[in-house]
Amino acid sequence: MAKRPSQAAARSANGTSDKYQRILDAAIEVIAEHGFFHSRVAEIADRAGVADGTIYLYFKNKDELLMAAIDSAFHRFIQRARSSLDQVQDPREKLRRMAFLHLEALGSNRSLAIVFQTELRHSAKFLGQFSHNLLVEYFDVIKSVLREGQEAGVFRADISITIAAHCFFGAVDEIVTTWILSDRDRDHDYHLSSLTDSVVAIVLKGVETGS
Amino acid sequence: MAKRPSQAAARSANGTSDKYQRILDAAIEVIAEHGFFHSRVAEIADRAGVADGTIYLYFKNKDELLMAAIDSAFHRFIQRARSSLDQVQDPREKLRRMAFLHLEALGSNRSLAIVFQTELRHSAKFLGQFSHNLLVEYFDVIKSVLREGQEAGVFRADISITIAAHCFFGAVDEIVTTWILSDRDRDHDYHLSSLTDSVVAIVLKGVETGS
Amino acid sequence: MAKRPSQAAARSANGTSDKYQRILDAAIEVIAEHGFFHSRVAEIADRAGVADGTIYLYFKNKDELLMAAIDSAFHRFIQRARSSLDQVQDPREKLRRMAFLHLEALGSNRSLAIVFQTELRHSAKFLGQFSHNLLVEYFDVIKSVLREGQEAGVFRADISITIAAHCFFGAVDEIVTTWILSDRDRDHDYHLSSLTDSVVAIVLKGVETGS
Amino acid sequence: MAKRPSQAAARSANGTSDKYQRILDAAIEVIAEHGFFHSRVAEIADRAGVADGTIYLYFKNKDELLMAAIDSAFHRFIQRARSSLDQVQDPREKLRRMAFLHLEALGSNRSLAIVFQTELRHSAKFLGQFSHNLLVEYFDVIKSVLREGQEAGVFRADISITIAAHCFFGAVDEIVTTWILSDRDRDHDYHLSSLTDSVVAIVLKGVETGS
DNA sequence: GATGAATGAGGCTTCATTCAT
DNA sequence: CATGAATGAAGCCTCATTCAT
Repeated sequence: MAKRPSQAAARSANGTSDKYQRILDAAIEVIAEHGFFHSRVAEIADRAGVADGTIYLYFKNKDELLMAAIDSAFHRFIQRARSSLDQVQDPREKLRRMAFLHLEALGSNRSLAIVFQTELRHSAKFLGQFSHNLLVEYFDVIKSVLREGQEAGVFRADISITIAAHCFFGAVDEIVTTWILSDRDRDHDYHLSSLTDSVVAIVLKGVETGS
Repeated sequence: MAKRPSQAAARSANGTSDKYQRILDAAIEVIAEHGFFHSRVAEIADRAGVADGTIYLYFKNKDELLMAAIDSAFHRFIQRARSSLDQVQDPREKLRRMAFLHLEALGSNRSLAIVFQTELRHSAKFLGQFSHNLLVEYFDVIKSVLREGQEAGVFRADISITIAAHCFFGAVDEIVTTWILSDRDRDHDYHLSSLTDSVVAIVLKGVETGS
Repeated sequence: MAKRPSQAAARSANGTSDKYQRILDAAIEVIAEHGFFHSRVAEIADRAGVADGTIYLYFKNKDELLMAAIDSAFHRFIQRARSSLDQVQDPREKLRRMAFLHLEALGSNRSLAIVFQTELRHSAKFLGQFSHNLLVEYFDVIKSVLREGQEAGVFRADISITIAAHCFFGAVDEIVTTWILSDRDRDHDYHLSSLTDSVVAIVLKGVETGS
Repeated sequence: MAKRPSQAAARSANGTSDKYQRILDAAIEVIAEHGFFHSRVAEIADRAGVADGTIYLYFKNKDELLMAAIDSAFHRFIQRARSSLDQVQDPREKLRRMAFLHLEALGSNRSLAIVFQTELRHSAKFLGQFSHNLLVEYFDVIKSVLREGQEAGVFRADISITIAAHCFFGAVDEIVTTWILSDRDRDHDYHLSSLTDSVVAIVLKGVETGS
């Protein structure tokens, strides 16, 4: 089949080797469209504007490519989150901001959102560890905020930080999942991040001290 | 759902022709072990104790079998949940009981839990709607409890029921996911359902009126 | 698959065992519709109003059933042809009548025609001999007419009877094939047998003495 | 027709990539041996000296391969016939030459003959049109010769050209079929084309003006 | 004799991966 | 480094045939 050079192929004109990143980006797109197991290497190569074989110069095999793609996307997300948190002090505000970042990041990139909600944990189970560490890292950020809050006396001391972190993450995560599965997403009239306050209002109330 | 070859096939009175259910159960097991896309029809047939071809007397193709399996398991779960709720009145207690049922059901059947956490939403996205209706049904149960609570004045009136339902579900769901992904599960010394109170304590606090 | 009892099934009410013939008829129909190799035993059984397994009480296997079906149909055709020829004397008229019978028989039963034109020789090659003998028999009838004609001096003596027989058969046969392949057949306004004289005019001229 | 992966694949200059034609030839052989529906892709691949999967680089599926094979063979036959006819003038001689070419071509390649006699019309009915156009083309050649003859006054004006063409084709075709079905073919002591004059003698007499 | 649920061998097709250019 | 034609293992599914009822 004569491959029609995709848009990405045009970019290869510019220069030497952004190929690695192009492949990674293409992978995320394709995974979002077809899901992990229905993603074909040939399609990723096509969309990245490289030959099938080229993939194997950068990745050992399909699984590693897909894992690297998810890892990479997640990594960039964490980085942004972390630096954003440094700018505020109040634990409550930090929590709010994390929720916002989460919803903002995924709400702005539907492909990424699909991959995170439907493929990430799926893959976590069946493809070894990969971003497991990153997930742990994400939880650690949440937990440290909660701990700060407890120490500052703004969060209840009688709750498990781990459980609370899961509640927080679960609530936000579930909002995203619903957004993905529903077709209301076609309505570009509301952004996922606009739900931040509603979610935070509940979770925050659940963990705050009854001052 | 899939058609049975004839009603006679359903006679589970003796032990012979419960093939339909045996195939369904085997499917759940295999999906839990290998994931949706790595499940091979031959293995399901083998584990159900039937020939490969027999599968196709009961199901049109592999996808329909897998979807039926997930559907069926989810359906049974909903039934149990619903009947259990009828036995209590207090909305807070109802919420607690739902969380318990959720954690109890999945904590007792690891295969089922894996399928629900890693395959269900995955499939919801890539295999059409199927259990989407069931998920909606589940949320409806939660929402009606929340509504009762608001009307009874025990839950805050200033929060969105939909958002609150997602927070509740998300929190419980996340607990299960973590349980699945962690390897502590090997420790059979603690049951997932024992986390019920910790989770409920937070979410309930978040939605309760500040009496 | 719940078999919907076909029309044929109703006929089984009458009595004991016309099953054999019913199966044979069903086979011809199904072969005409799907071709030899795409004919499924289950469909033949369904259309004959019997169970799949019943086929095997009457025929050793699928191939024997199909061969028997073709054989039987051909046999009936030959019988009719033979008795019809006995009623005329003139070799030229006999030839004309054979052409007419051929075109009449197949033109009246499209299923039969399809089977004869597309499956008979196909099968002759790939399924052993079966009706080969019947074909030979058919040619023998033609040849004996030609011989009579030569002896009576109405047909040229300088031509090979075998070759002439093939020319006659080939011409008529080709007319039928064209009729099958074309879609003009939908026009029920002309009958295949109406072409008799046109064909015979040519072939007869070719074999007649130039008296 | 099937697409080649790239023009480079067509370079039959060296011996490497005539794969497309090799597959086509292998297909004809295998079809001749086993018939259309008993031809296995694996055997064709094996005989063409390529891997099973390679077939699918050149053809969309089994049916398209088989149809392309028959088409291709027929096409080459027509080409040869056409150019041969240009070399003679007399319509009677043209007809003789067509019969000769027909018998010569198939008599020289038993595999091809089997495919043409047993599979071509079979397929025409059950596999869509494909070479139907080619058949029509063949008939057009015959018809134009007959028309020339009528205009030149050497062929009777009172016969239908279409019918006459079918008689001609039918006669020649039937000779081939008989040759295929008989086992005398094992006798390589006579060539099918040696029957040309006998056949032509009859058909020509049938269409000639009785000068 | 009759049934039809069950069997399981076998074929088409896909697609990750390799390697000669 | 890059290519992409070629490979071939592996899996879904069909359907002729059997056999317990």
